Amino acid sequence: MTRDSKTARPDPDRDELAFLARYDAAEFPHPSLAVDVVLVTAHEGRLRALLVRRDEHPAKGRWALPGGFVRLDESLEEAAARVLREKAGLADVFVEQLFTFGAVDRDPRTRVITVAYYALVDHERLAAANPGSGDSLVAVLDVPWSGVAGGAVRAQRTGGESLALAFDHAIILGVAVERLRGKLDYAPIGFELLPAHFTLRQLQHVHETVLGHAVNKDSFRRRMLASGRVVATGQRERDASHRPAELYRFEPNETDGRTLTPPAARR
Amino acid sequence: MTRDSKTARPDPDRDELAFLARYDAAEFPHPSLAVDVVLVTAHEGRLRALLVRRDEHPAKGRWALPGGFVRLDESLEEAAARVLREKAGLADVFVEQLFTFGAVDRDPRTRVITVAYYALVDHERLAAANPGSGDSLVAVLDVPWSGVAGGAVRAQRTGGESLALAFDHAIILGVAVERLRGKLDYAPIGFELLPAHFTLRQLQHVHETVLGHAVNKDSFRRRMLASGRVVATGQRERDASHRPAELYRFEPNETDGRTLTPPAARR
DNA sequence: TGAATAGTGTCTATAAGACAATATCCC
DNA sequence: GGGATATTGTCTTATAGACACTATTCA
Repeated sequence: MTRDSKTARPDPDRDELAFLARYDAAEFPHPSLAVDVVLVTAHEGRLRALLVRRDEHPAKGRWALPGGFVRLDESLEEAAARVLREKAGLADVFVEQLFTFGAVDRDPRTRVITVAYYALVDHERLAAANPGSGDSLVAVLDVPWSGVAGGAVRAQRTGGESLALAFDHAIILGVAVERLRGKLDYAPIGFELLPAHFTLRQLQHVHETVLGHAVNKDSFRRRMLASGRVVATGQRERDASHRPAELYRFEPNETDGRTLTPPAARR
Repeated sequence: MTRDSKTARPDPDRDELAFLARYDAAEFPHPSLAVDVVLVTAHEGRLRALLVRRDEHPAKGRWALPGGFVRLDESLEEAAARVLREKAGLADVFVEQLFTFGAVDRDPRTRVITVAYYALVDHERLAAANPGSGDSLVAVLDVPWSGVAGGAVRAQRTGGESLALAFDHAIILGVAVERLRGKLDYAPIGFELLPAHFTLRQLQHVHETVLGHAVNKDSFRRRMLASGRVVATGQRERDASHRPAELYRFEPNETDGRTLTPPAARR
């Protein structure tokens, strides 16, 4: 790294340290910064997400994404993981940054910018960690558009009753679904919605649930097996009332394990 | 929207207004929130980006992405547009949110989270608006990885001299290049790096510059023409010392004009 | 044995890569 | 005409969709 010659000066380090000592972060007003997590799962052919009932103002009584304010000593990713731990009782799930929402009036309290994350977990794990208390539920997502058209997404109870969403969370849910649909075909994320061992039909069912339409069975099998990320375990399905299918597991590529999240931003 | 029955209470609106009147945003410490813009262009086979020399601490003398703190009365997109206007003299360019960087120690002053945007502009426009003063330059990007492997990106002067980058801006540049490469094949963004009228060869050259490798000419032409987004103008190239090529222009699809940015987040 | 789904093989349609042939401009 | 690139057409190859057929389990 060649330093630009114009920057040469007597004692840069001491100079900078002196500057930092004088710096006052409260000099001008700051917005509030939050993280919200779209914790997605798939069950019975429907996409679902964890919602939490707000018991305080603003939007008291409405349903919101689990979220919280970012602490000064934690990274954004740590904040998202903390929210998942505290509000969903989950650790070690797939989490990725979704989008940052910063409309001026998105929160009536004051200016709140939220960095949204989405997390993927198989339904059994989520149901075990969140046995549907009165304060939280796994809502069914009702996506009123097809493909990656985008737009707000509605939430309802399993019975079909609509849930009133807080703030711009219907929009955030929509962006999450859009992102999932867009990434599903080229990124190894379908597996994250299934247990460690799964059949190809289960995987296809998950893809169809995310995409919102049926996919071709033959080419789906071929693509999955050709990807090299789906390997047979030798075990077979148990309870089926028909020929049991082979159980597979997800085996990451060399190129996996990295996402758009740059390592330096993960800390 | 059916309201959950448990939320019923005497006068919800007045209740919420009273709450908001009491709310104190300064109750707990807030991080600083900035936007940084990766203003990308392509010229002479190289990807380039606008950098600004920092004349204040921290990182004084180093080269940084144009950026600024977000004001309480502007959206994130407005802040990015303002930065482009103030630091690059540009308006009405393609801008899209890239990623939000929030490592605890990414800025030595205090906790600063930055929402990074990338903007695309054709080189002539950028050169006209930014005639390379001492404080800013259009740096050449040296990408030390291929495909979408990701990682830090180096910056240099046109002559080849390395430029010391401030903060985590080498990482941000890397994420921008990774995103560009990932989106180029399915999103109409190559056009944004060219003037309104262009030849197919120019478009191919832009794609090759972004991707960092040669692409097949025949299939490139076919794909572009089949996309329906490239329409002939009837005009032809002028200065060429060979058979002049037809000039085309970009014609958005019905499905274009929308990005991952949800409309509600754009204000 | 029948119902139901798993898994295999083959044919066809489509898109990409390769390459040859012709067209059109400037010098 | 020669140099250079544009543009068109054809052939080959890889992949997705369609479909027929066999395999295996449980009831």
